[in-house]
Amino acid sequence: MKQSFSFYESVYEVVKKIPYGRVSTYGAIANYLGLKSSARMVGWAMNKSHYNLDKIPAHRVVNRNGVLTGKHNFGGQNIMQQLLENEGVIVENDMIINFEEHFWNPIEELD
DNA sequence: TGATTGACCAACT
DNA sequence: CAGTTGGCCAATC
Repeated sequence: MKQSFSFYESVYEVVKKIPYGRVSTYGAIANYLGLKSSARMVGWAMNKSHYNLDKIPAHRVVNRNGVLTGKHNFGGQNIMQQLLENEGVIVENDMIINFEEHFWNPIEELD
């Protein structure tokens, strides 16, 4: 499958390591990979992840405000919110409550 | 093959 | 204070 690691392939690896009930951000992942300004590419990689949604918990990745920016990409409306709430993450108005408590920073956790 | 775009972020005007 | 721009990588048109 993966013979050479690219940026977005590394994104998948990190996203798959997000623990249950935790969430992370595009910027944090990009920063962890050493690309501080490549948060857009993380989102773009997630867009492609719909082919591997079974392995990639894309619903645990939100923007730095804790807002479910990509919820509409889950083929519906509040699918992403339902998935998060199912893991104990409270979501209101497309925004994660106590986002800092659920935030999982790969830089600090994996380092 | 050149140009455009994308689930973002931060700085600048 | 709000709108614009630069930045990064890969894919699509």
